[in-house]
Amino acid sequence: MARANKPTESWIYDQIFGAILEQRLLPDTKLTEKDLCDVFGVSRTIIRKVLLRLSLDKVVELRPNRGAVISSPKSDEVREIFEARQLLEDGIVTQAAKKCTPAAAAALRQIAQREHDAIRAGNRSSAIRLSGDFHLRLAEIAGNRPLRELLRQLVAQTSLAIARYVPSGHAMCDEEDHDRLIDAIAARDGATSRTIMQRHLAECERRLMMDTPAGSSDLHSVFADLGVAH
Amino acid sequence: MARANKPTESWIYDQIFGAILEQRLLPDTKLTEKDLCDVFGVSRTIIRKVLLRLSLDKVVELRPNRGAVISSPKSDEVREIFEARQLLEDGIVTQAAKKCTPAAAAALRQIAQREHDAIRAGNRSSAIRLSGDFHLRLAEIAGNRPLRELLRQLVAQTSLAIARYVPSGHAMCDEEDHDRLIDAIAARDGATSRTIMQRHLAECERRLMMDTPAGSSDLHSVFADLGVAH
DNA sequence: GAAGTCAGAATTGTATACAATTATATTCAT
DNA sequence: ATGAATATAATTGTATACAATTCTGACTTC
Repeated sequence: MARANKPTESWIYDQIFGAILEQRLLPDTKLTEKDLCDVFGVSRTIIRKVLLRLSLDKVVELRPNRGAVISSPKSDEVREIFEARQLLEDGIVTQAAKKCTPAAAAALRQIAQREHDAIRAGNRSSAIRLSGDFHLRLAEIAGNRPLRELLRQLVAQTSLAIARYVPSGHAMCDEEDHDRLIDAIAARDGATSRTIMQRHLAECERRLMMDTPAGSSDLHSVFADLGVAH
Repeated sequence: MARANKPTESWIYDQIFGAILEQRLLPDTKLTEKDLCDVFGVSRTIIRKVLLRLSLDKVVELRPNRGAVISSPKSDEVREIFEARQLLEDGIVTQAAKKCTPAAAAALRQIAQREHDAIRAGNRSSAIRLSGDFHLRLAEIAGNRPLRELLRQLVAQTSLAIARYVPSGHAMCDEEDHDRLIDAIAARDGATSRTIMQRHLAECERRLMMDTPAGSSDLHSVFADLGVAH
């Protein structure tokens, strides 16, 4: 489908952010401004704004004079991401259990169903995106915009962490967790919801770190304890 | 002090962000690109990057084709800001109580002391900035960067909310709260720390909303219930 | 053959020109 | 005078030109 009229800045942003969520763009991929200009048919002015926004989301790293690459979260960053998610989503799920309407629950079930379908179909990109959508939908139900915005960034960074550390065959999350969570939230059972979410995230982080190779491809972290002044 | 060499983008960002924290830039102030270029002696390219960053922090509102203004948080946004801070700072203070070293406690006490001095001297700008610095320092001790970054934005938005709603004579926070918090954290008493923080923020929000005039200067909220299609 | 050097190509950083839009002032009719 | 219509100025949005920096690869030296 050819796009005759120019794409907007936010549309381009969504395309790239979406490609990161779906792991079609992998960590350390170089994002050359010229290439992006050609792909999207806009000038560097627009592309640079998009790259700046993505870098503030911490999904792109902007290296001065050396261009943009897709972020590759270090293991200590992954720890912080999950620590932050534990806190955030504990609060979110508590609020969601309070405010969940039948319509909201139905929307959650639909996302979970589509996630199951994607896994059955072996569609890893869709599955990982829908998993993120599920968590984000909870934040929507909870109704706090600053928390939802941070979670949006953390979900994308989680996707990058999985792409970096987890072999592509391995399952990331227990498929049933989301279903159990919906049941608890729809029942307005805040305590159970929190427990499920807490275990869900802990298990996700455990699998991530389990698959993390002892050796790292990042020389900075390998030689971090040399104590050499820069 | 004349600046012969050009200021960097991040320095300009810090100047404007700092001015917002210190309430030297007030809500609804128009930020004309040309004026900022003249003030800082750089081209619009740089200023526009700074304005984009500030808008993503939600301290500046970028209105398409109509320029940038300092944000003026609506009352429902203020509610969300404090709800988010309650959750965030509960987690932060819990971690800080675990990780607080004597050096970290001393740094906290120094900030609190300078805050007391500023209040004694009637220096409102310094006082409000130091109050924010105190909360941010706690996040530093807690050691989680995503949470610290969100708190940094929320503290700045809180400053804007106070500027908008609280008459300049009124005290915002109980001066002693920070001291009591330091005592509890230095004693590694997480439970007490959380209680103090929870009450501290609740009291701050209460005073904010108490002073909020019934009538608003924002026509959109005044006429929100007209049901006119846009 | 490995490491160092340097020219040329490619890429990024900044300023500026021009287009599009909005804001302000002026004119004119009532 | 008031209000509409219009011209003019000011401001913002985008593309592009040029400068600064980094990357690449041929060439040299040991």
